[in-house]
Amino acid sequence: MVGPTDDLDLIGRRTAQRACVVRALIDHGGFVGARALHGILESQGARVGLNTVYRTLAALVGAGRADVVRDRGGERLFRHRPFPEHQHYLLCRVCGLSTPVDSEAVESWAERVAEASGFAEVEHTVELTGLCPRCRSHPTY
Amino acid sequence: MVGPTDDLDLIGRRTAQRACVVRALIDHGGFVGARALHGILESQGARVGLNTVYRTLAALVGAGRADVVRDRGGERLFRHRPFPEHQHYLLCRVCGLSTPVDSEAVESWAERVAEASGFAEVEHTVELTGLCPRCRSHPTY
DNA sequence: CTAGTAGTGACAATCATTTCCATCTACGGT
DNA sequence: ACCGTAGATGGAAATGATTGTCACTACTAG
Ligand SMILES: [Mn+2]
Ligand SMILES: [Mn+2]
Ligand SMILES: [Zn+2]
Ligand SMILES: [Zn+2]
Repeated sequence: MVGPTDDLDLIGRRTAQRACVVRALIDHGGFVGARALHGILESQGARVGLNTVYRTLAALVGAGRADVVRDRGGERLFRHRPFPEHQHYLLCRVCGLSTPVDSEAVESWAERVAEASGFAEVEHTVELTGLCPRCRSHPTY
Repeated sequence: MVGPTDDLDLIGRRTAQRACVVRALIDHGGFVGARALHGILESQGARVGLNTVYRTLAALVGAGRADVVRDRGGERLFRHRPFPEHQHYLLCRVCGLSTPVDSEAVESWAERVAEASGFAEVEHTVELTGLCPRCRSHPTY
């Protein structure tokens, strides 16, 4: 396990704003959009520009310290990734709660398909979404 | 195999515009964006509003006659689906060429993960992208 | 401490998609 | 064939996420 400090080292200069963004992303735990994260920071009294939130998240993704998925509306949702390994998640469509899933089977499947295809530089995106037990009971307040 | 006629029956009234959109989508063969499809129609002299292109594609998706993926920029790409079965594709990031892939392994994997998770209404998106043999050789003209 | 460069943020721009709404038309009665 | 009308069209404006611009700020190497 690593902390926010390690993330900051990977993405350039250490600024108060980036520290806030990384801190908030880690605290949130699940997948969260840039605008929502910016809202959280505002409610904490942290003065960080939305643009900086976007840039910091992009930097984290580039450094392999965050994962990205697209929600139904096409918005990008980010989640901090404490470990360097490639991950896939099952996430709740309502609250963003996410749990890593064992993706051994898909990884090997994707590799097999890629080889048989004649295509080069094959990449894959795999996303599972559903309703978590908690949101499942709630009558969508 | 079914033709454009069958598609039109599924999505409401038969209008010249919808016929054009469905025809163009089928002729294109691979995945294509709404705007690009609209451009194709324009170059054919077909007077169809972009709005109608979007609506027709949405209707096809709703009727299960088209598949959707997101490209890297977040744009939605559509492909006509002649058969009713759920499909996954390997598609070229450059030209949009797509080939259905056998996804038996992922389907069962997704089902297994869903059951073990406690989540309800679990859905999945699986996309493979790469460079097709043709685009692979071309030096990105 | 200072220079120099990377980072910041208010604002404008972009881009795909949706919403509005006035107008049109396909089509099931008659 | 003729209506009436719900459904369809399309131009323009709105939306919403993301990126570009650029003057200003503040890390940090030396
Ligand atoms: Mn994977
Ligand atoms: Mn599937
Ligand atoms: Zn939930
Ligand atoms: Zn290609």
